[in-house]
Amino acid sequence: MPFDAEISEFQAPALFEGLDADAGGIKIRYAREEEIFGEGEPAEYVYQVLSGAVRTYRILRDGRRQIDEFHFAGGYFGIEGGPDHRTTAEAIADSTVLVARRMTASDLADQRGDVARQLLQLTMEGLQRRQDHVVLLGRKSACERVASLLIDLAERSGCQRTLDVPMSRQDMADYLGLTIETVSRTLSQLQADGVIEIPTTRRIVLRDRAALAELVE
Amino acid sequence: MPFDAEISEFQAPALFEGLDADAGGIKIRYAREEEIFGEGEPAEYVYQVLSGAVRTYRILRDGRRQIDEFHFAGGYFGIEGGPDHRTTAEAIADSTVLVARRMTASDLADQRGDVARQLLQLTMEGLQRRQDHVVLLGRKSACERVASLLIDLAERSGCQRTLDVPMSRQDMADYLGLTIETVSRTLSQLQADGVIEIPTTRRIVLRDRAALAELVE
DNA sequence: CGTTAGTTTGACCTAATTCAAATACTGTGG
DNA sequence: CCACAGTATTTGAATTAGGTCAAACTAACG
Repeated sequence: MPFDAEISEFQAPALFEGLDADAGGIKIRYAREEEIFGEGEPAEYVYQVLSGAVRTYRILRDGRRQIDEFHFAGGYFGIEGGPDHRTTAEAIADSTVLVARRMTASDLADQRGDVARQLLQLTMEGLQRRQDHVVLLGRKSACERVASLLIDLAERSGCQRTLDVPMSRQDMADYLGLTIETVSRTLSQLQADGVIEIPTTRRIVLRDRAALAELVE
Repeated sequence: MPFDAEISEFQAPALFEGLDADAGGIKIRYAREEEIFGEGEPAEYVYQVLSGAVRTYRILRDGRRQIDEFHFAGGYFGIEGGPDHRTTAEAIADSTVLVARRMTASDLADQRGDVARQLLQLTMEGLQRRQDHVVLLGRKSACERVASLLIDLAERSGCQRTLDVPMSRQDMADYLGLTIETVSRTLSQLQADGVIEIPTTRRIVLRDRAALAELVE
């Protein structure tokens, strides 16, 4: 596992020198499906996706999985309030990840104010995304959920019309609180309606963004 | 509306003088069902429940409501990352709320580090609660959702065996992503199973906490 | 007390799930 | 480069958890 193999070399002093990816931390490559950290493990490091994609999720006793978030290039993950990771993180595709030792609360107090502010900003954004996720899961139909995900993916990829989705249908289902069959059927229906086009499994073209946006709520 | 009537008197300098409720801000009373702030309004103030209970929620175009969070005595709400409130806040019961002018990012930078750290701590806790909420809505059955809420309410009221629930069945349903009828039926079933007792509508006794905890996932 | 709103219960319905099978990918070795 | 094995996805049929509609019941309040 690359994590164990390389991490000992690392002694970055601050959270990426003020959460700026170029400065602190070391790069680690993870293969598709490889675990980056596990739920319950001590949260000693923080992470930023440099390339590829990462999922964080939780598992219930009987195996039900809920994906908490998808993380793409530029996104941070593994930042925790408490001592331990509350989710498991895995690479969805082959990925490069920047890893830095987490700052303690006292480190943070000593630090320049803008680092703390950036961390707060990041946490606030995470909170907002979970609030949106709660509305999606609590009150939206299957079709609205799928449409919401597609719009979100498009926005996060700089409003591309053609999405290269790195995740499987199972990943989508476990993010959307649906089954794989429902996700598949919904995508097929959206294609039949001319709203999207699915040239290959992992590629989705948004043909009618307005119609999709209408479906979002 | 008490908000408009009294808010002009107020000039607290910092977020409750370091988020400490005794110092900054002014107390405002809200009647049951009264709005405290609305979604989309500028987030000029931050709030702490002193007594009573508050719900924050979002509404979809067609009226579907998703309650984001219940706030009880001691809890903070209305703290936003952006310029506007992303939820509507209403008093569930007659409530007293401490209201303070929000700090700007630059205020925060000038401030002692422990204020910023407390705000970060608060935001992290909020994030964690939404993560739990996402798992509940995405992957738990109606029965598990209701049990989770009861356990959460019990823990937040200092592990009382008897819960005085201030919220209506509709509030519970809109928090749990269910309908009022399903909540009612589920509570009735839990009572029939001897797990809880419902002496009055707004009072629930947890007779078998272990059984309830088993249901949580 | 009577009125109104909130809650519970019943009967029926449907969106999404489950189970099952067909089809389409992906990667690998020959 | 192709054939094959294994996996992922799609589609179909049947089932069900939870929703909807409707009515009875209960509690709160002037």
